[in-house]
Amino acid sequence: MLRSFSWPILQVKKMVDNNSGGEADNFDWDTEDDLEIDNYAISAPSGLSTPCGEAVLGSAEAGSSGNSPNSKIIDHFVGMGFSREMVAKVVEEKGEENSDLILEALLEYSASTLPSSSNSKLIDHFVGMGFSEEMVVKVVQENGEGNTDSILETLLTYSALETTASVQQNPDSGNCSSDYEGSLLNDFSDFDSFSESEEIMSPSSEEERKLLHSTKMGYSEAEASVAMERCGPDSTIEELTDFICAAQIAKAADALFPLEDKPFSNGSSHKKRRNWGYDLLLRKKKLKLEKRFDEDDDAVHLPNPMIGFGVPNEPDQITNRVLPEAALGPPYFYYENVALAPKGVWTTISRFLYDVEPEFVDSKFFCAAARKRGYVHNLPIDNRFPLLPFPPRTIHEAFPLTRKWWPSWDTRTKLNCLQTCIASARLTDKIRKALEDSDGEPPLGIQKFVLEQCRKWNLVWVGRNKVAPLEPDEVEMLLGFPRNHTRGGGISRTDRYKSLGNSFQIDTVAYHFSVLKDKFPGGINLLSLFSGIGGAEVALHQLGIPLKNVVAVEIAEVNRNILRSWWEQTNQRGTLTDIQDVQELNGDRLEQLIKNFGGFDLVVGGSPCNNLTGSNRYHRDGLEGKDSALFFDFCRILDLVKCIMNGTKSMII
DNA sequence: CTAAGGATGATAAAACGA
DNA sequence: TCGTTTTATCATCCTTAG
Repeated sequence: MLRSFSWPILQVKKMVDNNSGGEADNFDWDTEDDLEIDNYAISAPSGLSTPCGEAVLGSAEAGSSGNSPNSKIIDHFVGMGFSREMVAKVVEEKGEENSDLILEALLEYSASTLPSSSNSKLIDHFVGMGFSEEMVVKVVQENGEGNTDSILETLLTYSALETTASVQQNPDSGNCSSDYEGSLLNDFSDFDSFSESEEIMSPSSEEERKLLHSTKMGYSEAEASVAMERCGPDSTIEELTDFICAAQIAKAADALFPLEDKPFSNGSSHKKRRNWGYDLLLRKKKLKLEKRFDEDDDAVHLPNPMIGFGVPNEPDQITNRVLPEAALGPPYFYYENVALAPKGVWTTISRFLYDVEPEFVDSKFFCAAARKRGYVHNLPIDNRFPLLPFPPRTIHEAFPLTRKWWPSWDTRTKLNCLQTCIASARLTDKIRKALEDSDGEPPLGIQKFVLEQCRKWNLVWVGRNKVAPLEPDEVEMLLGFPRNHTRGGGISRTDRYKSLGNSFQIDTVAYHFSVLKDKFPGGINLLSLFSGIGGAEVALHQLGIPLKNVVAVEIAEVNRNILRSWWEQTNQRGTLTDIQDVQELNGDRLEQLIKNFGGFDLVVGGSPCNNLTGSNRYHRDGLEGKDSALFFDFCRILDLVKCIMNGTKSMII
């Protein structure tokens, strides 16, 4: 019964409620949408769709149900700027089921056929940027279609001229900035796009079916949710479609004109110049918007110093805050991820976790290594206390034996973030040779290079001219784990680094958990999602909070083994249940677990960050990324726990 | 297992303009 | 001089190919 009243519906309802109040504070009008169209189009991520994305697409389909599916899909691609004939032909050839195939074929066709077709695509591209079609056609004719940069510059000049002139003077040629204003007004007024009840009534359990639906519409799930993200939760389907089409057209244009900037500039300046073009538009847009909004509500500003609500031995502690009603426990929850995530990610995380403000903390205030992380939790924040004794707080305290080898020009006192990989032997060898070539003080250039590499790879000095990456047990110590926590039992060295690099910093987390000690003298029941090597468990244990029942969900076998062997070595008296797959933790399973020991006191999770971190060069796809989308499983499970626990409580009462 | 491999966003510093 | 814009610097729970 409880399961059918599940999270996607709740979330959609919540968002509609939020915004029907007339407050636009969750909206993102003020940020670089145009730029982001570009970014998202290029990265083309795949992953889970947010529930709201599904819901809106679902409603759109219902709304256009008068059309046959075939004509709908044709309309869709025509809307993207392809000719109707071409689309019809391709749909007939490829079948209407696989829109990816269709899109590919269309792009191929238009690239290989007449220049006029690419011409129209180019025009669409600029129209998509907000210029009027007439102006674009004219400018493209003037400049030739080969040079998109000069087209863009000319367009910007023209539109700037027209902005200063009166709009009435030239009704035919359209006006870039007034187009913008018009579309913005439209955006603000168009809030009645779908009815709330429609969403509430729609079935939510058939998630896979919905994914199929949205992809049938021709959008990837990621595109749909990104569009939702960017356009706001209750924007019209037209806005969403526009957004996605713009992204796809941008992608298509990039595919058609990949080389044109290469002769006179490298890749990065190519990007800069394009951004410059977009920037002008954005500035105009921003100026207008700044009259409406005082601040950019969407931007999550990271505190400096990054001490969250406070850290030991620092002033500026905040000891009380007001949590939103929906966020209050039980259970307490604690969610963690990298602080420097792509734009908008923390806004989304916060929105999905009952609008709780994230607490950003750098673990350099707790140990000798930096670790900038955001934590969303509903724990009390007064009377926190740290784990004692304090771990070493500087590099020299942590590695006293290396002190004699440390050159005077390496002034680091803290290490950088501990990552999952270490420097290659070749690099440390290169550094040694570079230093040996110069006797005495090395030249500044060499110093700079060496320092750069030391910072990048967290190298420490272990001999004359000799730097080395940290050993796994040193990483364990810095992170606050017991020595040899990850050692042995069949785990490779590489895996140790990986598991440790993905873990909590114990002292930081323990400081936040310390408020639980008084509240649960008899011990707590813990649900630990993506538990890794058991950072939450170790932190609670070191605080002296007994662990009664722990349910740990972790995909990697090596990590489960580490947690279990720690559990046995520390003579825990509670029970440890480990679950491999987060999908296994459905309503039934949770209901059963909760019935067994009367509910969870704390739900902890740090979902994978590999699609969020800047270290990832290949798939920094944001929350929609394959792994980081598991965040939505955290939300799903937390919501289920809340529902079930409130349900059982009311039954008991 | 090893090595090679940029991109992004925040922040600080510098240049610019009135 | 101050406020704004441009440029430089820095840090980053990593993936892929071999």
